[in-house]
This record gives sequence, C-alpha cells and structure tokens, in this order.
Amino acid sequence: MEERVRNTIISEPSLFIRLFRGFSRFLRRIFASTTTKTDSTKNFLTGVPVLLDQDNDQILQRKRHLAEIVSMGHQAYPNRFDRTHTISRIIEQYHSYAGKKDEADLQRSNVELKVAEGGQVRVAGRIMTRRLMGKAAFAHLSDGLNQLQIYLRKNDVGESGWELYQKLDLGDWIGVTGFLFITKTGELSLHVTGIQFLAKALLPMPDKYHGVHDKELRYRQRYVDLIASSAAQELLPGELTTREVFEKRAQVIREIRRFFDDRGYVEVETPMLSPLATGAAARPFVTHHYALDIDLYARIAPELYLKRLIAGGFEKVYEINRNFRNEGLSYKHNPEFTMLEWYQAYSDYIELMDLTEELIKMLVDKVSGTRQVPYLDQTIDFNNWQRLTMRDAVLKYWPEETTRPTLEGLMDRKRLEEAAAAIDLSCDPKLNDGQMLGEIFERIVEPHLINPTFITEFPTELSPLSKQKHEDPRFVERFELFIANMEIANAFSELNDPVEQRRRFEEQMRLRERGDEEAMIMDEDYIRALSYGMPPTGGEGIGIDRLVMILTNQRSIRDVILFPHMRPESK
RNA sequence: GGGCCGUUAGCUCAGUAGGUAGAGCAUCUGGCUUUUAACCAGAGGGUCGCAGGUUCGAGCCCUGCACGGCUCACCA
Repeated sequence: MEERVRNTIISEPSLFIRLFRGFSRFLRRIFASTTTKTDSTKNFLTGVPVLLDQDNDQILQRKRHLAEIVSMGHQAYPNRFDRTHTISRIIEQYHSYAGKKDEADLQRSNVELKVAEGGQVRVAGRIMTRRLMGKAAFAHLSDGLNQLQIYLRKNDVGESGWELYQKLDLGDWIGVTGFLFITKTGELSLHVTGIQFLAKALLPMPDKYHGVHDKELRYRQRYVDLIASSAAQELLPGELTTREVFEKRAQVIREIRRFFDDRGYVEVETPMLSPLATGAAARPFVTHHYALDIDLYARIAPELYLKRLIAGGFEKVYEINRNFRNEGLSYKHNPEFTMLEWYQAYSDYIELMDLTEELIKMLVDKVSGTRQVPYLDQTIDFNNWQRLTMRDAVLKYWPEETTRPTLEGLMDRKRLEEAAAAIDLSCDPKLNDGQMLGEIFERIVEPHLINPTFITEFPTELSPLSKQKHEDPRFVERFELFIANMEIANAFSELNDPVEQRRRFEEQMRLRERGDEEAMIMDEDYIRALSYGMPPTGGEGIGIDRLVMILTNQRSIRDVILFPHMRPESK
C-alpha cells in the first residue's frame, strides 16, 4: 500500500536504490542457478499434464464449490437428467414472443407463456453468464448452439436451491425446471422453480465476450473453442461460430449422401490400409502389420479399389472417407483429409462436369442460401461456371502480349522452355512436356480462378489413369474444378484398357527411377481387374474440406477440421 | 526448409528512452428480487514462452531454442 503511494510521488528511484536492486537480482540469479530445476514429467502420449493441481485461485475456488455442493447432499456427477426440451427447441418454438413491448402486451404474452408446455419446462445446459442481484439472479444456459436466459428468485427456488446457485461457477452444467416468460427488456427467459446440479467445470472459462483468439489454443483444445465461440459476442454479421461451421460441415456430408443415394449410387468402404499406396501421386504414411509381417500404407486415394468394383459389376459407387498424404501442411493441406469419390459406368468426364455442377449448386443452395457466396475478401458467383482447356486458359491469362505462346507451342519442348523463361519460372529439366505445361498453368492461371472453372484437356503424362482423347492422344479426357484458387475436384474418363494402363504405369515407374518420388506405383492386381473388362466409366474425387472452407467462409483447412494436426505439446 | 510476425494474469489485450509489470472480463469480500459485456464499493492474482548474453539494472537490446500464425518454396 505504502509502495503504491510512493510510486506516484517518486517518478524515478535514486541511483542508490537502483544499484541495490540490481545487486539483489544478481544474488537471486546465482541462487537460482545452483538449484537444479525439476524436470516436469513429460508424457508424450497425453501431452502436458492437466493444470488441476496448480494453485490457481479460480481452480481452487471451483474445487471448493464442488465439495460444498456435495456436502449439501447433491451428487457431484449425477447420471442423467430428463429434459422436456433442448434449449434450441425452446428458442425455435417461442422466439416470436421475444422483443420489447408495452406493459399490456407483455402481460398478455406472459399469461400465455406461463401455461405453455403445462407450465413445466425442463432444460439443461452450461452456464455461460451470471448476474446476481441480491436475492434474485439471471444467467444464460447454453446447449452449444443457442442460449436461453434463466431467472431465479430466492422465494421461488427455496433456501436449498438458492444455496446451490451460490456455489455454481461459469461453465457448470445444470438442469432447471420452470415456466417461460418475457423480461422487461424483451428477452425470452425461463423463470426457474427447480434447479439440479449436473456437472462441474473445474477450469475457468475463457473471456465471455471476446472468446478465444489464440489460434493454437483453438486448434489444440477444440472443446474450449467450441465453448467460447458459442458465447462470443463480437462475431461479424454472417460470421459462423465454430459449432456452426461444423454443423454445416455435417450438413454438406449429409446432403452429398442424399444426392448419391437418391440417384442409385451404392455407398461402399474400401481399405484405408493397403499394401500399395497408389491411385494418386503422393508420399504415403507407412505402418506395419505384425501378424502378417508386412508394411501397410495409409491410403492416398481409394480410386483403384473403387474401379475394381466397377469391373466387378457395380454400376455406381461412392465413398466418403479419409485419405492420408505424408506431405507438408498449409492452409489447404492437412495430412488427412476427407475425399468424396464416385464412379459410374457408361459415363465420361463431360457427364461428370454436368453432375458436379448440379451437386455443388445444390450444396451452395442448401448450406449458403445464396449463389453469391462471400469468401474472404471476394465473392464467388456460383451462377457463373466456366469451362476452359488447360492450354486455352494459359493463353487467356498470359500476362504479356509479346511473349504469349501459341496453342501448339504449348506442346513443343523448345517453346515451352521459352514460355517458362518469359514468366521467370525455373523448371526442373527432368520434367517432361506435360509436366512443364502443368507448372506453367499453375503459375499463370490458378491465381485467376475464383469463380467455379473446369479446366479440361490435361496432358497425358500428367494423368496415368485417364483415357486419351480419340482425336488427340497427347491429351486425356479429364478435368479439374477450381474455386477460390483451390483445386476442388478432379475427374476423368477412366482408362479401362489394361494394356495401355500397364504402359502408363511403366512410364510412371521410369519417372520414379529418375527420382520422381511421387510418380504412381504399379498395381498388378488392378490391371488384372481391368483385364476382366471394365465398362466405360467416369470417376471423380471432390475434396470435402476445401469445399466446406468455401461454403463456410473459412480461411484455413484447420478451421474446418475439428482436430487438425499440430506438433505435440511439450513442456 | 527460407522470410516476416507473435508468445505478458484463467481469457482478451496495453506496456513508455532499459529503471518496482497495467486494464477489461473472470475470481474473492460487501451491497442490490427484471438484469443482460448488469451495476456500485473494495481485494487478491504474473518464473513477461525457454536458455544464455550485454548492462549497476532486461518484458523491452543481442544470440540460440520451442511453439504458433502468415508467406514463399517443396508438394496435388
């Protein structure tokens, strides 16, 4: 206290005091360095120890409260609570009563509400806010998606109920009984007559207004993010809470299933662990099966298994599940990601383009509710779809008139090298022509592809599983769909000629020998399947995470994956 | 892997030229029976990411490390 007063008077300590402080700090350092630091117990399986033993005043207070609640005769962690409604259901059913109104209106509403549901509403949730006023109190209960205000008076809940309420902390779970009413300020609320303790929050809640901003905390402890973002008051208009993002993600997957089920596709599951990592170009995760004593790979794509099913007579199949690629992380790459893949007999890539447009428009309508979807600082127009060949796209977006290559030049080695030089793109000389065109495309075109754009006519070298165009075998019948500068879908008329397929695999193996680690691996059993005959088939994959990013306006793939991969916590 | 930025109370954030670390929420004590980022009066709470260094003295300057973010590269 005295220190504080002095502080306001003496703006700068005297030289003597400064010297003394410096010396005492020096002494402390000496002593500190002689005591060996106890190594905190590291547990690499569970990360850092939970902080429950820390002497944080708030944690101690909460433990004390729990003990007191138990000593009052309540169960610490009761087994169930029977609700008449979820909070969201109450809001949905009765929100129309809310809003500021005059005395007479308010009375009329409250007379009606008092007897609604027989005057006995039972809801449960987490305490998000608390406002105590002597012998009455308000609080908000959350079911994770919505909040309902509750109102308690000592008279109504009795001595024991009131005493219990005093021992509750933000974050605790309770169940309450009561009747609905509208407050003076117009908020739909529950007038509590009975209260039951359901579970304790021993750790303090994040800031009730700002929520959690620390990205690391949000990704590592998603549960905290979910709690905090459902309560945060500072969301921008249209911005979704974390919970809402994942509700929408679930909706996307639900609607995709409905879309394909309704059209007669069969949902199948193919191996996630397989002896060969093939069907895409990527580095796999390896694991080991002890009983069989073989290495297994987490799949990088389900593609070849799904086409085996077409060869086996399924006409339409789809699968939604995880793929694993042992590569770098970025805002659009997570080591495991969710892929939709489907295959349909008697079909080709043109038909798939139409179907894709139909599917994605349906999802946009259901999830976004508008075809003008805001994404970051731009707007994606889902009424404006383009189809461009890869070469036409390069020519279209070529930055400079004088160096623009010709259509045929984009298939000529020398011209390709000139073109790459003109845009300052240094290409590995080991690349083949098709790979070079691909690199140029990425550099020149991708940054422009905001609205949905199908890029067609891929070089054959880039597409070992696609069927060539009859009129020009240098290219295959393939497209990729780009939205918001991201590859969202990849599809082609499936190569079903086993002899040609073997030749393509062999070409890939040669690339591999030349050091291209991502070249595709030969799959003999797949060739055998094709040798029994596969009908003409169209197949496609859609990256669900990226699609959800766009539909929920999220900047990073980590914002649409509940538990994204992070370096383990340490220390 | 390169570059830039960040790491301060449970949470959100300030922090002066290097001179005893601050605010709001949360917590504690008291008051308040329709409040709502409740309010009023008071109080407690920090190894300033970690480890070194420079200095009489470091949250601040230097070096290294850890974790994270953005970005480029690699990579579909």
